[in-house]
Amino acid sequence: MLDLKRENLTDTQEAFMTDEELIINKVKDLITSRQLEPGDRLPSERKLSEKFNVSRSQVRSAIQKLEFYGLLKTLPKSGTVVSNLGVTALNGMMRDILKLQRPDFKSLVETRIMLEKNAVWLAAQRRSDEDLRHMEEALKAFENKLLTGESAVEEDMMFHLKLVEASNNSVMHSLVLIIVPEIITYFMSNKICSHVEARKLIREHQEIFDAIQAQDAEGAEKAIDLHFADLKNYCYS
Amino acid sequence: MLDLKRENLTDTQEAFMTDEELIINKVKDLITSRQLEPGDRLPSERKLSEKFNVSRSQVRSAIQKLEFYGLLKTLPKSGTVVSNLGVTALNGMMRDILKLQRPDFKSLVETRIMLEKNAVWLAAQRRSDEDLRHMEEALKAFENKLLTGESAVEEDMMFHLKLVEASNNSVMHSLVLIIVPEIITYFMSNKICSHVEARKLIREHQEIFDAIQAQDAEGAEKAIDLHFADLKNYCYS
DNA sequence: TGTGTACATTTGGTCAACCAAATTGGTCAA
DNA sequence: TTGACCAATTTGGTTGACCAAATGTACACA
Repeated sequence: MLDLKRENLTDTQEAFMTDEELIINKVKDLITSRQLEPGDRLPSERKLSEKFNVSRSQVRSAIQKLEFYGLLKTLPKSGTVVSNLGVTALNGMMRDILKLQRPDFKSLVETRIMLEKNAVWLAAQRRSDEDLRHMEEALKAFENKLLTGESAVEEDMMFHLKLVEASNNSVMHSLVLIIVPEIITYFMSNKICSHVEARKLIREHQEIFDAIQAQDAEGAEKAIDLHFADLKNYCYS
Repeated sequence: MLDLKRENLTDTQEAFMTDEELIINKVKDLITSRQLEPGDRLPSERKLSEKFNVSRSQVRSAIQKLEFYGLLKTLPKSGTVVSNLGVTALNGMMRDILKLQRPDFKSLVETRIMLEKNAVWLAAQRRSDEDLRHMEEALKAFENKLLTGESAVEEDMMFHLKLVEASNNSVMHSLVLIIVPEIITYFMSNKICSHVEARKLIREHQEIFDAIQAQDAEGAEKAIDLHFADLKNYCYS
């Protein structure tokens, strides 16, 4: 037990770590050192408990904590996998905080509009050529999917995400990444299907894109305001 | 079991919650409704499991999650107590997250300013008399602490939180609650001490408050812009 | 009456055994 | 060769019992 504990002591701190903290760090290292890539399955709890020479409960507890941070995702009766680390870690945390307070839909929408309005304004000033390319791709994907009559929720979100990415503000990006899915799931669960004309949506997206391309901040803000008019309307009615 | 589950169903969402989420919300409600104040001891895990008619492990898991969020603090072999919730606890949590991904400071500040600007604008329109009272209290506390020469970081944050609360937007409130401590710890860890004249800060806070009281949205926005001028300046220099 | 000590109870932590679902691998019929 | 099906195995989840520390209680002693 002690042998394993000290097998790769890198600093003095580790000497004072509890068993659980030690396991957490071990697994975290496995991930950050790319020995385990996102999507990979972790060894089973039993294997890990044997390998680290600790009880299964301790492994269990450690995994729960890591799952909390968004590094792992455990699938019941199947295994625990490494999830897309990075932003996800922050996301999982914030999402849970939001869930903890069960936000009202109106606040959610209000915040989203505010976020994207500002993001778009910044994007008009900061967008790189690469950003433009990404946005255009998302735009095309959205258009194609929509014109076939299919639902294009994912593609819609992707376009908005690219907008925010162009703002070059990582925090806003994270926040939109959290909030938009919340709104979508709300729409889903409440069976709200917007019967908006597809071409109208495409035109609105295009106008936002054009304004950003032209680095017209005011125009972009106005365009996205228009795009959100229906949502706003639904929300305040 | 079912009886207890539905004992105070307030909306349809709760019907789809898992046992664990249900317990989390129950306990959370106990705290937010002030039936349990910071420092109070929670009933023992066994009592809770009996009361909610679920297994002790489930209670245990729920408590662990809440402890993670900083709402509870469990003392081994002694009991779990309600901790002085929120702010400081969130700090610890975010500190851990930061080890995994550090959002850049500039984005953080930019987002904060955007959030509060909007929140203040809304607050000017929506603030209740109670909101005004809370803000005034926070204002006074900040003033008193500052004029004695002490650091008033907590009080400063409290005032800003009350501002955002007055916007009546729960999501913005959550976001500010996450972002502001992050900025504070950055300042702390980088030993950035603003030598701004205390009276200037107090005056700025007062001006924000006055504008909100007068329901002057534009004025409030302008006032908070002024208040953030130094921060913005530091950030873009 | 106040105080210290010993005992009983209550506490959260740990563990091994068990459960049902998911996966896996092989088998057999088409 | 392919596909469907079944059983054995592996998976995470759950449970109840036990542990040691902390707390509460009662009684003896000063």
